[in-house]
Amino acid sequence: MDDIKQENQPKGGRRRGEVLEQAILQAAWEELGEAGYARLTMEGIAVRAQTNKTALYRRWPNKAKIVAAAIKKHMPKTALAAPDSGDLRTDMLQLFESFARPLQGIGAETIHGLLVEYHGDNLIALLPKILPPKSGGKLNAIMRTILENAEKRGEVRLDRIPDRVIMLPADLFRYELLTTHEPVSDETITGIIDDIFLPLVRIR
Amino acid sequence: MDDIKQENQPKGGRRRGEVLEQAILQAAWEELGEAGYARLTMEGIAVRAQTNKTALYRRWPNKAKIVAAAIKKHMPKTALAAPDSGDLRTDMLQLFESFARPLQGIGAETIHGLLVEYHGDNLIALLPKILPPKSGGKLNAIMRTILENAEKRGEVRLDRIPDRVIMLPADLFRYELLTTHEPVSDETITGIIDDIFLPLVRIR
DNA sequence: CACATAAGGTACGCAACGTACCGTACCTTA
DNA sequence: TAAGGTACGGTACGTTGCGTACCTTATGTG
Repeated sequence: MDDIKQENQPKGGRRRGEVLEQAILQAAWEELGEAGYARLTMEGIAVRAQTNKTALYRRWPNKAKIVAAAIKKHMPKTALAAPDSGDLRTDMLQLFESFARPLQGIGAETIHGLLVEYHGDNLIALLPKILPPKSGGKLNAIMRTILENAEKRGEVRLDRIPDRVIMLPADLFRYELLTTHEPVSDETITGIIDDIFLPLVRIR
Repeated sequence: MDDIKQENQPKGGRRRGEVLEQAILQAAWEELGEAGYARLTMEGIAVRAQTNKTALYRRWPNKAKIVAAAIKKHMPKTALAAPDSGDLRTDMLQLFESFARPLQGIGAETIHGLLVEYHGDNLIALLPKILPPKSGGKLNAIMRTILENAEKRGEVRLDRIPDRVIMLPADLFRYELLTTHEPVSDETITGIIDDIFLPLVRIR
């Protein structure tokens, strides 16, 4: 009861492959939550996962890659889809619920830390939800679908909406994510949609 | 000719106080430009300033504070003022010219690095232009002045503009600063103003 | 049952931070 | 002008954390 490691066999029970890998990523995720990125150490992850640094470096070349992998593992696996509620505002709120909520758990400090260590490498490829390609990636396509649906209902005129405006809600959310320490409030999200996005796209 | 240090007196010529301090900050600024924040070391700064780490730590407690001081020193000293050209769009472009241009020299990597080391302390107090208080600080007041002038000309209705919209151009600029590696293009700035800000505030 | 494979474990080299210590130049003040 | 305090120059050190080397020990596969 005082040592989880030995709950199966007093000796042996050595973990391998996938099992060990998941244990390490889990440990990394927990350390990230408790210590934050700056105070995160490879040693700390290894100890928590009841293994040693060697096992970590056999799989990932550095701290940033481990953390990125841990984050990836803890993001929802379901692909983002375009809501179609019959109302643009509702669609946007639902999209944010599924897109933004999971990102809340990461925290600005972690993102900044990753960015420093990668200093320009393709973190984009690693965490596209946080730093998407300029084109907007998958989220851009979803936004277009939502707006096309709204256009059919006469809510918007898609050809009058600049590209920049299409990614605006997501960009503003990410800005909040990067510059505040608290989770982004519901009030902020509704503000982005009601005070900025909708006035820009709605036909007047 | 092979040692700048000795160009005045073969012996002595020891710098003190303000002179030394400025030399250190200058060295820090140059190192920052050449090595970037991640590769910046206290030793490197000391060597470039032709002094030693002790002299640095006598003045600043850590790397982040030195870098912040160096940045501060290299920002324009003139206080930001509200342009009044007689046209809202021109005012905004002029404001960005004086507000945004100096920040270009800093670079995303440096800001991220500072944010990691401060992880929530009041970097805001240190670099208010980059991370302003929630209220928007001085820039908010300037924006209001610009908009009041525009209101007198009938361009906008200030009481219909949400707070969030007032800080929107600056926020979007900062988002660009934080998420791109190249300097923010003129096209981006005009896009922010023409595609987003002006449509939101102009009376229709 | 032998053997390749991968885990456990320890120790190490390295870089950078931040501190301690001491000798020495400079400035101030009497 | 001589004394004494202050701050700089310089070096050495303790510490932490990264990433690597090397060996030992399970495991499971043919």
